Amino acid sequence: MRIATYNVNGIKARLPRLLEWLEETKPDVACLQEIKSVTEGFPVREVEEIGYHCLVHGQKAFNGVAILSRKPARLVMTGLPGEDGLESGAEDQARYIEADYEGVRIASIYLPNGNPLPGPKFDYKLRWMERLRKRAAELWDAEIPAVLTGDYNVAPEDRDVFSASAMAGDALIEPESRAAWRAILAQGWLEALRAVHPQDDGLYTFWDYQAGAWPRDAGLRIDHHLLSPTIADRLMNAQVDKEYRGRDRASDHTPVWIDIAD
DNA sequence: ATGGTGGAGGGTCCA
Repeated sequence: MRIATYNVNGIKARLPRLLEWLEETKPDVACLQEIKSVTEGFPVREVEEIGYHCLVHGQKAFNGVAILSRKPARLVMTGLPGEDGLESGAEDQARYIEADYEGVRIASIYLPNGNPLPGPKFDYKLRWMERLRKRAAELWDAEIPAVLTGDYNVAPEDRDVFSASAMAGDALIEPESRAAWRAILAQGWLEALRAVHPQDDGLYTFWDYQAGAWPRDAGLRIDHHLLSPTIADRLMNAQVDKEYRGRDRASDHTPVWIDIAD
């Protein structure tokens, strides 16, 4: 079974890229982030026409996540538990959706970027990561086979960025962000792409639109799959679908997938 | 010269 993640950066602009990627690589499950659409605006008909079911958690203009699957998946939750203290009437950001598919709990995650730093956006990132850590602990303690995948907006190590000095002071490599990432991993989750490619540097999943980042290969590795133990035991392969970043009207992220034994 | 580009949506924000 192939489980992929793809930050599409706007479903309306990216629909042709999404459809061709699904048809060419045929993932069983595709976790999407940054659909930048309300739930009702997601192109369900076009996606269903090529053989995928849709679970969508959207909001206007920003964020938004989805889980597409070959067979119907069962929605477990939208939104992470927690975040008491939201101002009255404020709504949480659409960054988390969790579903069951073929005996695997799958979450599509769009973790806050957190820039600029310091400030309220970075504070929100750290609070959100703590909520994610708690949700991950619940799944872990219940021994639910799980894949937590998406855009974590954290490059775990300096070798996961094209230049740590160029990125100095950025929320994606900030020590507090990395510590919060490690606090989740410390529960025991396996980071699949790094596990399959332990020695590979220059293994990136995102290249900024600006400053010629793609032609310079000035990328970051920020899209990840975290696997619970019984899924980790079934991990066969993991890879970055790099070529999609180079296509016309590409997202600034490229898809990443894992294959687990059926 | 505090840049550069892209998406969504509406008279700018987010990344």
